[in-house]
Amino acid sequence: MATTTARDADLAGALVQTMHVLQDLYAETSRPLGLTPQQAHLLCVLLGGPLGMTELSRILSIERSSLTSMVDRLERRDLVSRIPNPTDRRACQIELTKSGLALAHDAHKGFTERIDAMTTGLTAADRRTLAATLQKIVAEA
Amino acid sequence: MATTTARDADLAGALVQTMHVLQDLYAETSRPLGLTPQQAHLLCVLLGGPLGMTELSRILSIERSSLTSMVDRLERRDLVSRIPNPTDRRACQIELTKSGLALAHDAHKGFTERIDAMTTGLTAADRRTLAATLQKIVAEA
DNA sequence: TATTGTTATACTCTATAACTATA
DNA sequence: TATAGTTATAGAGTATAACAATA
Repeated sequence: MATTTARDADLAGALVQTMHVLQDLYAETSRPLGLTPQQAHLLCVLLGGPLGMTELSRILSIERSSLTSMVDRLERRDLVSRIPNPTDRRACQIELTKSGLALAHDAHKGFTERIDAMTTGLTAADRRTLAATLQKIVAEA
Repeated sequence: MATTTARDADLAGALVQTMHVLQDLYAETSRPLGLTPQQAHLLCVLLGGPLGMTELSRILSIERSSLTSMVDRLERRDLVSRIPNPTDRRACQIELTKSGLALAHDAHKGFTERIDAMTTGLTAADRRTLAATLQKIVAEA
């Protein structure tokens, strides 16, 4: 029992450390693109297609009012645009502009390349196992 | 070759998603304790013992000037204190106060318990493998 | 001269509460 | 009434540049 607890503690610690390493990598990748990590996240989420404010705030785990100001800043820089929702005049859809799409692709590519570089020390089998295990965790969360 | 690329992309995506899940969990655990995620991180780092401003800023990956204001706020709440460094009068050591230590323990316990709950669906063998793989990644980063 | 830490400043992120317009 | 989104406000996180004190 004590052994199990110790093992679990190691896993939790390893996950937290990994999170911080990835946060740093995310920040370092975003910055040279002129983006904060939060802005990069938002743009990458929109790679999946336009979203309403409420849905986007849910995905990003922030309040709608916080999102309003983020979208304001990105819209001023012509990276996203608010397009009216034809079926609900209260709502709008947030959409990547042409330059926003290009930047989102750059960010996504940057993250992927850096993370791949970070996992070079693993075998192909280890990478497959890791991806499968993490996907299971994310799916349950 | 195309297959390898696809597998790597899956791994990077799984790692990024896991990071966001953990960030949310970290924020949700910190908030009821009256802490921001950054403050919780700082307090937990200090569980390892007092640190100087430069060293602490390096560990947290923030500028020293950013750390100054964070420490100011935590010191006002009596969670940390600046103690003089006897061998270098320019420097100080940041130390947990009694209440800061208690709060850091609460935060650490909260993270660990929630993460353990998140990995309940895995077998003990999967958890061991995952911890070992993540530790390898962190060690190389 | 180099390093430790702070100050001044500006911007971004975030939440809460109150609000408008539409459903 | 309920929902979509905004505004107003306040506090926290962050970086850059310039600075004081000490090494």
